Amino acid sequence: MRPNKRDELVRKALEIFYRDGFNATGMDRLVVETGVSKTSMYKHFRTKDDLILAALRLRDENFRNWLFRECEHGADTPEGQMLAMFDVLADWFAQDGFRGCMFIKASAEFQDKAHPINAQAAEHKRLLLGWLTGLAQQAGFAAPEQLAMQLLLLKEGAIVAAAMLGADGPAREAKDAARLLLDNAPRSG
Amino acid sequence: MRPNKRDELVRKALEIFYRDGFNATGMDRLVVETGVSKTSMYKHFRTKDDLILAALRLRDENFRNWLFRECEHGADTPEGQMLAMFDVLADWFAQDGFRGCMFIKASAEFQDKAHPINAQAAEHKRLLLGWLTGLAQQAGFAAPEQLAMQLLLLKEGAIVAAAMLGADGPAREAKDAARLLLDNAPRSG
DNA sequence: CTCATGGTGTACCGATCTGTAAACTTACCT
DNA sequence: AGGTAAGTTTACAGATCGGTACACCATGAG
Repeated sequence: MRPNKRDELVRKALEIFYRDGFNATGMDRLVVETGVSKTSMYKHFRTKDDLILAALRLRDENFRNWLFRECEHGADTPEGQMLAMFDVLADWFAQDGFRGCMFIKASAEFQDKAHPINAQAAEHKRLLLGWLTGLAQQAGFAAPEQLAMQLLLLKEGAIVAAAMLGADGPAREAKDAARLLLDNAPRSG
Repeated sequence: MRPNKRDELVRKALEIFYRDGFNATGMDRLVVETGVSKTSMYKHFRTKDDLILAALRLRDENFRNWLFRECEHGADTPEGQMLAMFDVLADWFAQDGFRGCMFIKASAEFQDKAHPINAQAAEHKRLLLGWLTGLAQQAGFAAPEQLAMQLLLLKEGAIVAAAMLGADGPAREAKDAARLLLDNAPRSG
C-alpha cells in the first residue's frame, strides 16, 4: 500500500468528517466518496476510530502550522502575534467552508474522557494553550498562564459564537477584548 | 395521553441525550431506559428529531431560568449580575454530571443551519446574548451589544475549556477577564 | 512461464438504526 | 354494561451501521 494513498484517504476523510460530523458519516459514504474499495479502506485503517484519529492528527498539524505561521506573518512581537491571532480567526470565520472547531465537535461526539478521540481533541487545545503561554512568557507578562488561558477562552468563545450566531461580531469583539487584556496585564520585573 | 407522561419522557430523554449525545443514542435505548413502549414513544413524538427538539426546549427553559435566578441571587446590580454569572458557571463546571453545553453539542451534531435543531440551538445563544445586552443597557454602558458579546465569548469559551481541559482554570480566568472588561467599558452619558 | 504477493470489487455478516402494523389490556366516562 | 381512547406487547420493515470472507487480478521475481 502506497503511503501517499493513505494520506489522500485521510485528507478526504478529514474534509467529510468536518463537513458532516463523525457519527453521522458512515464508512460506506467515505468509501464511495474516496473511490476506494471498502477492503482497501480497512487495510489502511483497522477501525473507523483509527481513521478519525488519523484525520484529527492531520487537522491538528495543519491547523497549528497555519495558525502559527499566519500569526508570525501578522506581527513580529509576541504580543502582536497574540493579538494577530484574532485577525487570523476572523479570516477563518469568513471562509466558505467554516464549520466551527473540529476538536470541539470531536469532544462533543466522544464525551468519554478515556476515549482516544476525546484525549486527542483535548491535547490539541492543550498545545494551543501552551503556545499562547510561551508567547505570554516571551512578552514578559507576570502571569503568562492566566493571560494565555484568558486569550484561549476568547478564541474558543469566538469560534463557537461565529459558528452558531454568525461570523462578524464575535471576531471583532474578541479582538477588542484581547487588546484590553493585553494592555492591562501586569508585566513582570 | 397524559401530558405529565410526556414531560417525564422529555426529562429522561434530555438526561440521556446530554450524557451520551444525540446521534449516539438510539430510540431503542431511550425506550428501554424510560420504560415506555416504542409505540407509545412514537405516539408522543412523531420522530426522533421531534423528541430532540422537545428536550432542547426543556433544557433551554431550565438553563435560562436557573442561570437568571442564580445571577439575581448573587448580586443586585446589573453589573454585579453579569459578573456573578461566572461564579454560577464555576459551580456548574464543578458538578458531577457536567458535560459542556448541550446547545453547542446540538449545533455540532446538526450542522445544517436549515435544520430545526440547529436553529433551536442558535436561538438559545441569541436569548442569552439578549439577556446580557439588557443587563449592559441597564448598567448604563455606552456599547451594551459589544460588551454583551464579549461576556458571551468568555462564557462560551469557559464552558468549552472546562469541558475539555478541566473545570478550575477557565471559570477563574473568565471571571477575572470579565471584571477587567466591565471596569474598563465606557459608560454612556 | 509460474508463482507469490498485495490491492481490488462484490457480496455478505450480524447488529442496530428509525419507524410502523396489529392485536391486546387497562381505565375511565356515560 | 358498553364504548372510547391510551398504552401495551410483539413482530416486523427497510435501511444503514461497522466490519469481513473470498475470489479476482495485476505486478514483479525466479
